[in-house]
Amino acid sequence: MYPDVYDKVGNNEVFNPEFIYEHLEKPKDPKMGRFALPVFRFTKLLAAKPQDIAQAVAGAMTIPEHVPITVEVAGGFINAKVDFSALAEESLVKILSLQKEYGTEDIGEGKTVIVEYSSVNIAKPFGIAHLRTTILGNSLRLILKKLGYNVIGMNYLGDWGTQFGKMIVAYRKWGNDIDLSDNPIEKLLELYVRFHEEARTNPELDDEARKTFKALESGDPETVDLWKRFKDMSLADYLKVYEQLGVEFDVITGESFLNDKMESLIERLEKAGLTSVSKGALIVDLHDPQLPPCLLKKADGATLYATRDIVGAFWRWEEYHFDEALYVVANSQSDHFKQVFKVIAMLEEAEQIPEQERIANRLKHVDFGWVKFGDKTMSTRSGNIIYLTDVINKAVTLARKKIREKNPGLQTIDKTAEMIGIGAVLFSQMSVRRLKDVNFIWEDVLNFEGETGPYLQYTHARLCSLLRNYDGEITSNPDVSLLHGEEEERIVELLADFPGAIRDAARNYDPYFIAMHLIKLAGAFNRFYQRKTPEGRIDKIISDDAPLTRARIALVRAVQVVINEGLRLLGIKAPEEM
RNA sequence: GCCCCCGUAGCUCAGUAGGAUAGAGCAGCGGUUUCCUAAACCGCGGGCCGCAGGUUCGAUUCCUGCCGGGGGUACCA
Repeated sequence: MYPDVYDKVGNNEVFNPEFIYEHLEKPKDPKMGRFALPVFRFTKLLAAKPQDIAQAVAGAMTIPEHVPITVEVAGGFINAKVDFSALAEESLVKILSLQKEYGTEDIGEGKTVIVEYSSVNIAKPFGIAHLRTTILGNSLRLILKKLGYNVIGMNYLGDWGTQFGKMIVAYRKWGNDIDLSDNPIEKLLELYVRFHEEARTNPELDDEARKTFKALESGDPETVDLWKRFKDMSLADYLKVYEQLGVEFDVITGESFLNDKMESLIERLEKAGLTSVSKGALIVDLHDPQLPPCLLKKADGATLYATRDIVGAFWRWEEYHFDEALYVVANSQSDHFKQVFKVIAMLEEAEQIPEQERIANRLKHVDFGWVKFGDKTMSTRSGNIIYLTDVINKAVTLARKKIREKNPGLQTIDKTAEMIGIGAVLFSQMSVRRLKDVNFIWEDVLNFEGETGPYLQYTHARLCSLLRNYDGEITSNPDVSLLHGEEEERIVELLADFPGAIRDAARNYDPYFIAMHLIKLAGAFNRFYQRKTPEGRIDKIISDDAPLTRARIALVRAVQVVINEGLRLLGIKAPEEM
């Protein structure tokens, strides 16, 4: 084709299959095809205009008969369309036979991943600040399982630390006569807020709190007893919330669990010569101008959460021998994790641990942006928080009201309202890329229209309704030649791309990719559902034309399977009616 | 001061291994139901992609600086 530059071209392996494969992209507009090869990058090499190259290459291509693609040139792009019926045939048959196993893969087989998420702080109310880690982590766990990983979903409770010193001091000072049997968390919160108010004018309280935590750490029975009471009461409360949200864990543990493992780690670090004492505190100097030293022990000898995270990482390794450990924690803690990971790397280096047993580069902070509320930052200390239960209750109540308006005959109103209200809340946290700060806007979270969870659920219910109304059998090898509209093509493409969306979500540690894929699919289906004939009538899916109806119902079934499975991966329930 | 994240339509956000006229949803306005669930669908208006340079055939995307918002910055987590 280009004999004068053949050597150069050959040397650069331009136009060999792998090279081309790597440069393929997806056209901006799906109508232009499934694959595109921009040839601008070769203009210099070939000393020709992009359009000419594209023309020449496309003209020289011979496509074997069994390969169902057609090639078009558009400016400097070579676009390849996959023959619709081949694509439809392949993906529909696959979906209809595999059902919910469609998109399941084994790329994670034999690999263990720990996903730490939620990790609420005991004795504090479940606020919307914890919503994101809980929802993101729960979905990530499901997504990674789908790809064949051995996943351990871990709730690492914040049940240790100076805050408990504060709580216990507050309780002893002002709370002894409070009845904690009813709504304990709220009462504990009041104490906690009061502590911070009073500590502003009375700094001695902070000292007292530190002392009390130290007593807890060294096992003072009376203090431990109180701590345990607080912990049990709060955990019981959280479990109810998790149940309501449909969030599950494989392991629930907490920082306190590591208490007796601290000393041996600190000894290891000391032995490795990494520690030093600064201003009375035991630290590891990270020799990094960007990072402050990592504190292991305060001047009073009590540990800090960095110490516990370091110990925890090693404990997780011994217990699970993970290939990867994810920490789904807000990005405000990114320095903390950098410090923790660095200390671990330094220790492994100093101890000359064999490469394959090192964990430092298996640890990954999956960070996400803040949940903001108006112009105020939410914080437990100021008492300025939105309770998750309030959010859920409002959403469910609103859902119930809508059902009464729109579908009063529905048998399971309460159950369905719960699915929808919670679906709205869950989706609101996954419809934005995880690093973005999200504003908590009541109006948006309680919106059931547009790009929302209820929209997906509604579409699913609509699909199920069609399947109920169809009295024939659902074929698993439909005559795809009958599905020839623009809408059908778009639906099939999105169905075919669903497994890719799952992989994108896993690669980016972000369920967002699945959420948006489902929105597109639901939109494509709803357009198909409401398409009109040239005469202006609805082009119904179920009609007198039996073969056509059979083919369309097969498509409906495939969409329903994918939306159902996609919602499951997001942790959202898919109602059959609503 | 230093470090990290963010800055795209009135609002909330996509567009991120650099690519084809910058896309959705919400809000606004106007349509669609003798009804396979209108929580839907169609149309309209709406943009110096924070600003200024640089690299490139090509920059919303990469680099540098500045501006604006958020977070972090050793004895909280």
